[in-house]
Amino acid sequence: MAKRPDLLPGTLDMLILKTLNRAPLHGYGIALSIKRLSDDVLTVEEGSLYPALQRLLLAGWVKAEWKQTETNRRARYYTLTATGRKQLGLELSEFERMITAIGRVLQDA
Amino acid sequence: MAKRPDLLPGTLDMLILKTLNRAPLHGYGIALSIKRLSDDVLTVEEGSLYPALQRLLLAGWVKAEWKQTETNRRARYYTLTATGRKQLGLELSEFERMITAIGRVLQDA
DNA sequence: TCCTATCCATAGATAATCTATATATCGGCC
DNA sequence: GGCCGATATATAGATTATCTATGGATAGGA
Repeated sequence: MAKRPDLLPGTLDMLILKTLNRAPLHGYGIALSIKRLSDDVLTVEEGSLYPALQRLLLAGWVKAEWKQTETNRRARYYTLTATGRKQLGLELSEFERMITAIGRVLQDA
Repeated sequence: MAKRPDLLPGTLDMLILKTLNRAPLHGYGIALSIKRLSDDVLTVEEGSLYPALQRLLLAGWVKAEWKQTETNRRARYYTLTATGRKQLGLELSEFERMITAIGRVLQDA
């Protein structure tokens, strides 16, 4: 019963920042968005998500605001800050760099 | 001074197995091979490498044998086992799956 | 009224990696 | 002869990120 990881470690912050770059969203919505866009391959557990959002807040990459959802529920909406957008750019290019490098190692040539 | 990780967490075992799938090699040689193939992007620290090799040994994915190198030094050569080859296949396809999923989340569409 | 989906959050365990250190030998150079 | 860089293995300890397991609360539909 080979247990599959829910996501690639080290990529969660990037995925969250990218999701928020599309539009401000609350935690639960971020998790749903990632799950759906990835065709259920990536699952963000609450125990990973909320600590991650705390990290991002502390780093100043996102800001948070309590609001009502369209379905009339209270939720904490996160918005990307200017430095957050910059950080997203950094993480995207670093990820690209890593993936390219791994691809070279995995090549058979 | 944004500290760059030496590699993507969760990919080390796969990189080692892939390297050994080309030819048996000793630890130091594995690290060098990965570093060179990746154009110095991926660096496998000793403190990551040797524990990883212990994991792989314990799992039965590799076997080890003390030998002399071409330069006449003693070194422990690791060889992929049959289950190791199978495991490599699993890890490659799981990695592919993850990367594809992440790619979908990162798309702008 | 009950159930499911929506929403937040934390504690504790686990796993993987990095930093730092220790040891040893070979070969080349001064 | 002595030093140094590259080769080679290994472990302890810290750090970080993730997962498991909870807990609580509310809206809306059956």
